[in-house]
Amino acid sequence: MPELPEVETTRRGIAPWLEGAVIAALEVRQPALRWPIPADLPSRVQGCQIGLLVRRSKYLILPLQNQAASAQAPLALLCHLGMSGSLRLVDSQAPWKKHDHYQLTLKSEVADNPPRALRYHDPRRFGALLACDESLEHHPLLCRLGPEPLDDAFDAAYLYQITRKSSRAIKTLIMDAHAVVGVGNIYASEALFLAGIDPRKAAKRLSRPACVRLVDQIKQVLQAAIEQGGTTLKDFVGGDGKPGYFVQQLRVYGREGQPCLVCQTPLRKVVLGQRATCFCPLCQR
DNA sequence: AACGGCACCTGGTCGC
DNA sequence: TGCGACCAGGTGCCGT
Repeated sequence: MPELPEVETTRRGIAPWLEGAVIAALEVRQPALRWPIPADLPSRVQGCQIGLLVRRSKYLILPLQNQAASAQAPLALLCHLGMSGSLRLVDSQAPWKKHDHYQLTLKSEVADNPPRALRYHDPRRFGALLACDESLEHHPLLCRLGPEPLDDAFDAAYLYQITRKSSRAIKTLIMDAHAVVGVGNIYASEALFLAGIDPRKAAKRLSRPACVRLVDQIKQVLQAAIEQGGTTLKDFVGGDGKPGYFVQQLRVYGREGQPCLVCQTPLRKVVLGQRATCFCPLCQR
């Protein structure tokens, strides 16, 4: 599920409750996520105050201020939602459901009984919760990432430059986080359709105008999806528990065999980089 | 250096 | 109804 718009939706939904709050407890029921949740993480984060929430790529970053003055607190918590994860605000006493794996309980200043908690739910357990003990740009999972797609640094000149040396399919390239972050299978498919580019086309064969269109459509489709609260295919919910509504605007993703919304030609499906890829053989060249 | 393929894990769907 | 095969929003790591 979560591509950049879903992570950003989550960040915006939970930020008002987390920023400035103090962590009362981290409770881990299932540490076996993509990487194990470090066994000492609960004791290390207890008493820390949460700073301003940051999203980098599909990582959600909770900077920590060491309120407890215990020197072993991490600088930040790194959260990743994997393919099926979601973070929601719940009452800390709410019953744990199947596939709820951890919760961060917040200390309540005012009378708030029971206190609020951030609860992580993830059936496939591809997500992660890790300590960040160095500056973000030095963390091994973050230091090699490409530019943010919504930043000005991601522009047509940049895309044109990196495509020159790549013979991979353009869809595979834009889904590679070393090239640009946050573009997953849904939005890569959608942006290529909107830009009128065949997803199988070798990256180095894109013209300059094609790079202009693709950068433009990647930005537009991500921005539109954020405004719709992301895309809920199966079980994504934002921090408030609500699904995303962008699914109603998908033009090619998951529409194999159905008519192109522009020219009525049946959409085709191919596999690129082990990922299903739908496109219009007429509109995308 | 760049690239393709695999692995991690659960659950839903489809065909027999 | 049951069962196996296949598929799903991500991505680090391995081998070539």
